[in-house]
Amino acid sequence: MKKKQVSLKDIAKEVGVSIATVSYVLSKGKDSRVSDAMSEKIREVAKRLNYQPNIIAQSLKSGTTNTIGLILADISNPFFANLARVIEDEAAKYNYTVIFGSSDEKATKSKQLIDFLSSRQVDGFIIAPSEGSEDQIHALQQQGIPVVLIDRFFPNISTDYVIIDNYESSYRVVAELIRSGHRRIGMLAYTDGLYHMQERIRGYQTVLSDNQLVEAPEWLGKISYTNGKKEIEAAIDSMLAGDKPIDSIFFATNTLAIHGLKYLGKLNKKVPDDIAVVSFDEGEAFDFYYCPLTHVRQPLEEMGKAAVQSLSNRIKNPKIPQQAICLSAEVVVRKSSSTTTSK
Amino acid sequence: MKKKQVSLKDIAKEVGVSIATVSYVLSKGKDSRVSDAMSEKIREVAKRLNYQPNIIAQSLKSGTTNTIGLILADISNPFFANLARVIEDEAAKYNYTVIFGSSDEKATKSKQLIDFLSSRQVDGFIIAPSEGSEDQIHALQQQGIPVVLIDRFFPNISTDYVIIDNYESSYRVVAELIRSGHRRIGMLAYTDGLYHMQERIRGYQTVLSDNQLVEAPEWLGKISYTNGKKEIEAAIDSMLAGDKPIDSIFFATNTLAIHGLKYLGKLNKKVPDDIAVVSFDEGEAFDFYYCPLTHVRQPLEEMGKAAVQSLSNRIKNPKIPQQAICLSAEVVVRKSSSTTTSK
DNA sequence: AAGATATGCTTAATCGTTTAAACAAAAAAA
DNA sequence: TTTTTTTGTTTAAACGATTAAGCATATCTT
Repeated sequence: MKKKQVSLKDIAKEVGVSIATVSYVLSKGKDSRVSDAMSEKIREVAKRLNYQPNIIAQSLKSGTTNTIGLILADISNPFFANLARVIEDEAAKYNYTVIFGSSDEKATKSKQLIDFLSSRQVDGFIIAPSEGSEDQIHALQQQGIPVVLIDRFFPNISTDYVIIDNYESSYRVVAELIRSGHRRIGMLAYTDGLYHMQERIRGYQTVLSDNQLVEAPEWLGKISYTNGKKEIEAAIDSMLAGDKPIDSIFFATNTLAIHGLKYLGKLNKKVPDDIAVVSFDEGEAFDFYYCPLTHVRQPLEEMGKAAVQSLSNRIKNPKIPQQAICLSAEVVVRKSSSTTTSK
Repeated sequence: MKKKQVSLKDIAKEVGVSIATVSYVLSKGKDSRVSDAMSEKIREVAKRLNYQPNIIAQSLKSGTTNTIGLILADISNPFFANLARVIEDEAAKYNYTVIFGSSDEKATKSKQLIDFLSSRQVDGFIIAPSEGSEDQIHALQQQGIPVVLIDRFFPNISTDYVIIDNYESSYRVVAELIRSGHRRIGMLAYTDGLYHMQERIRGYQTVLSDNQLVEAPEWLGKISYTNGKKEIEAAIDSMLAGDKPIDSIFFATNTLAIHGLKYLGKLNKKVPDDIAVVSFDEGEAFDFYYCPLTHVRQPLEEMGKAAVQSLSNRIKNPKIPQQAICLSAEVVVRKSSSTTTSK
């Protein structure tokens, strides 16, 4: 029942000619020296038999698969999902197929994915690297496999990357809270040592000290990626409980914001009257939140396009110098950071 | 600079033995007749050179890629995104890689994707078929390529599929509106002729007539997939404008619900007091909506698992009889369908 | 000791495609 | 007419892995 796909061989047999001739006609078109009559006939038979070239065989021969491996933290997170969609569409323009994988921020999983995709001979990688994956990235470079990092990068190894200015964005969005009169500003961030998170924290801390606001230790809540929800609630509790309870909070990612906002709801805190809020990222989820959020809007479209562009450049010419792209993000000011009216 | 991946040949040369011997050791393990000393040596060299088998070559030889093609309407739609994630994880358990594509509900795009994925020699397909793609599905079957349809199916061709009982779910969720005292119930659906949409409409119409409610023509708004937003607003306007303005509305998909709810917000209609609402699907987006929605909760997890399971069965044994799986969905009753208090 | 069996490895074909090189026949140049 | 060039097609090797079959040696049988 399982009919084999038709191959060049089948066409060759049908026409009564060698496989090579068929290949020349079908892959070279006018550039081959095959006679017009023969070309015509071959093309007709190919069409009749519904010939589709076997890309696996082409890949084996050419050593190139026109496929790129995309490793993200978590594809069910809207930030990454949207980024993935942009990358997929953009890659299609360059005639690349994308194969995805979610690392769940674990270096072990990221290693598995890299090995897996490498053995599938992807032509290059776009990776949002997880903590502790420097070696993996470095190893890829050693093997001469093109890699572009996205969203995060490692300052101590030289790679192509596309990021945003996390320090600057963080500074500006928190400055917005200060501008509107808030003085006791908490921040929820992840514990990991990834550079982009460090930069977001640095932005927060710098803008505080630039404004002579002395940060209380419990204001900065560090959450581990794995059991986030519990820790988020505990962190918010202690920010609100201290002798200097916060009047506003900065969420360093959209996931932190979603859980954080839900918890504030449970505590019956009204935004922005009881507590003002600013956040990184934006998602459909916030469209229905009762108070529009002041947030850092990352240029996903540009990031995705730049990453595919860079990767394509490097695949075409591995010797080009490092491409380090840092985009700036927009701070969108909405109601959630506005001045408390009742105080 | 571009170092070629190490192959069996490289190991063979290094050890001073034939390629076949290396292959036997690495792929057959203890079952080969290669001496322990030699096996040891080969394994050590393979490890030292960081050998990774070339899956492209294996695929060419075996004629199987351990890859499945997944074609969905739109991967940026949370319903499909979540379904995709379930399928990806489940497929991984069967040692399958998933390659995605979004058809955007267009038969032409779906055709392209099928051709593209076929030439990449996927072992099978999971497809949420778009309108007018019967021929494509049928052609795949003719070629003996395993296909499992998901979310929708075609009643006139015999395929494996996994769906939910759309008629039943629709009937039950609208019945909930009637139970809580609503009499003038609108519905927003898509125009397309796909079976699942027809069934949802049939459920709505049947429950109305079963309750002696005579439907006004403007109560059923049919929206085209492409320029949805405009049409949604127009349809809602006319539902509210007639001499029998609706007191409640049923959204046939989550996308319709999102746009519909936003528009109701613009019109300053409060849910459920001004208008009650029930919907198909659920998403993060609704978590922050002020009024929890009564909705049909599709068993995504089960659907995805069943689809992968079915496909795997058929790949293993193409001759098994048709697998038609119809799951039942849960109607989650929340506040949005509750009785109007002020009337 | 002679034949049978087991052991350990190699040869060669195969998957479907590409492409340099070879070759025969026809056309052009000498 | 002979040589050269062009035209149209075929041969064969290659990509990397798998695997049936082959072929020496070595080890058992009896």
